[in-house]
Amino acid sequence: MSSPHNPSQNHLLAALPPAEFERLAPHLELVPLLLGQILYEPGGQLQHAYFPTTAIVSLHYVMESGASAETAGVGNEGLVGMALFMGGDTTPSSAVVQTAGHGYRLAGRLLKQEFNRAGLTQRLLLRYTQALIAQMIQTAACNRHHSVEQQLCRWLLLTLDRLPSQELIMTQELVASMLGVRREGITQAAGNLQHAGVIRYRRGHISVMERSGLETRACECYSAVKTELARLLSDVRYRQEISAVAG
Amino acid sequence: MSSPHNPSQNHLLAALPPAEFERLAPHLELVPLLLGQILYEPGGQLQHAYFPTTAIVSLHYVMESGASAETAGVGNEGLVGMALFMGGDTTPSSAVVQTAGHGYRLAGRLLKQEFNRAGLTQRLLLRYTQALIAQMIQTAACNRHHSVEQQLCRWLLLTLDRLPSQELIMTQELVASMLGVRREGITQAAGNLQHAGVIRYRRGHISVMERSGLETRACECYSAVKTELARLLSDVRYRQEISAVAG
DNA sequence: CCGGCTCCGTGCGGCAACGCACATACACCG
DNA sequence: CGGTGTATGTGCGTTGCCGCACGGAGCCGG
Repeated sequence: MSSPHNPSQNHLLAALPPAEFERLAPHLELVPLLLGQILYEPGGQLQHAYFPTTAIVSLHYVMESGASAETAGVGNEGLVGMALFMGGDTTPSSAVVQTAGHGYRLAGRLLKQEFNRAGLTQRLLLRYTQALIAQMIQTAACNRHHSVEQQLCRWLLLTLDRLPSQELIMTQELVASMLGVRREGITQAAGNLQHAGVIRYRRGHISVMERSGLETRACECYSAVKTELARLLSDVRYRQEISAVAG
Repeated sequence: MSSPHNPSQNHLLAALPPAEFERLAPHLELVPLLLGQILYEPGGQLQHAYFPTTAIVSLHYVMESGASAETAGVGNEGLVGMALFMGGDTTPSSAVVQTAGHGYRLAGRLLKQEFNRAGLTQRLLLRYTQALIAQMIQTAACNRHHSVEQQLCRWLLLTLDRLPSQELIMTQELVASMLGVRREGITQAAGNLQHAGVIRYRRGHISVMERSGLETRACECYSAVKTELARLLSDVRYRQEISAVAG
C-alpha cells in the first residue's frame, strides 16, 4: 500500500501533467518541517523549493527594528521558493514554518529546469505566483484598514483551510508575530471570540468551534483571497481527474 | 531628429535585446495618460499593457467600504499589466494614473506572444515582476508598522525617482487616498515637513527642497525597495550600452 | 507531587490616527 | 477683478493599539 505521504497531497504537484510529474517525482524528497524552522532568510541563496503537504509556511518580512509581519502564507495549495524561477534567486523576506508537518523538497536547479521548458508547469507556477501576489496585496490593504480581531479571524480561516483538523498548535505570541501586532492584542481578540463560543483554547492550542462565527467576524479579505486563488487555479486539472476522464 | 518621445525612456523597453525590441516596436503606441485615468478595474479584462515613460501609475486596492490603499507604483522603470503574462488575465486591484504623462501601449496579445517565446523578454518581465512583489511586501509591512509621516516621505521619494522634476502635481487629498490615510493626516505630516524646510507647497503642487531631509525621515522601506529593484535588474543591459560595447 | 518555565489574562497611561465640523485661503474663470 | 469651488489648516472628542508591568495558571520534567 502507499505510504501515508504522497506528493499529490500538494495541489500544485497534483496538478502537474503526468509527463512533467514523472520527471520531477524521483527528485522530490519528503522532509519534516519543524515549527519555527527557517526555510530561507532574507538575501540567502535558495537551494530548494518546498511543496508543503501538511505543514504551513509563513512568508515574513522583518524590519530593522525587529518588528515583523506576515505577507502571505503557503500551505498544501502552493510552494515556497518562487524566487527560484522568477529569476532573482532570493527575496528580501524570510520563510518560517508556522505549523509543523511535512513537505516535499526539490533542488532549485531542477525546478528552474522544469520551469524553463515553458510547458504547463511554467504556466501553473506563474498562476500560483499571481495568487500569491493577490494575497500580498490583500494583506497590505488589510493591514491598513482592518481591526486586529478581523485580521485574526481572516488568519484563522486561511490557516484552517490548509489543515485537516480544526485545531491549531499555536501560541498567541506566535499569532501576534504573524500579524505583526502585540501579543496582548491577540489575547484580547481571542478572548472575545472564545466568549462568543467561536473558538476555544488551552495553552498553545486553538480549536475552532464554529467556523461560521469566524466568517462573519472576518473582513472581506479572507473571501477575496480564496476567490482569487480558486479563479486562478480553476482550470487546472488534477492527474486523478484526468485519468478518471480518460478511463 | 527624433521626437521628444522614445520607447527607450521606459527602462524595460530600453533593456530589450534588439531583435525582441524590433518585433514589438511597430506595435508600441504612444498614448497620453491623464491624471485619474483608470487603466484597468478589478476583474476587468486587460486589453493592453502600458509602459510608462513620464507618467506614474498607482496599483490600488479598493475595499468594500470604499477605503483604498496603494500596493505599488509603476513608473518608467516598469510596466502595468503583469496579469497578462502571469496567466490570470486580470487582477483584483485597479491601476490609476497618479501623475499625468505618457506611456507606450501594447496589445495584450502581443505581449503574451513575446513572453511565450521564453527568451530574454520573459526573463526581464519576470525579474521586474519580482521587484513589484518586493514593493508590495514592503508596503504591507510599512502599513503595519510605520507612521504616516514616514510613509509620506517614502512615497514622495519613490515618486520623485520616477519624475524628471522636483515638483509633484498632487493634492493632499490624492496623496491621502494613495496611502490610505485621512487627508488631515497628510496635511499634518506635510505641515511638519514644510516647517522643517524639506518641502514647500502651493495648492496641488508639492516641491521638494531638500531631498536628504526626506531620506532621513523616511522609513527603511524606501531604500529597501530601491535596493531590491537595483539588484533584480542589475545585470540587464540597455541596448545603447550593448552597442557601445559592441562598437 | 512539586518546582519552574512558559503562556495567558489584565490593568494602566500614552499616543497616533480617526471622524467630524468648520474656518480660511488660494486659484481660476468669467 | 470679484466670486466660486476646491484645497488646505485647525480644533475637538474618540478609539484602537501600543508599551510596560505584573499576577495567575497550565504544563512538563524531575
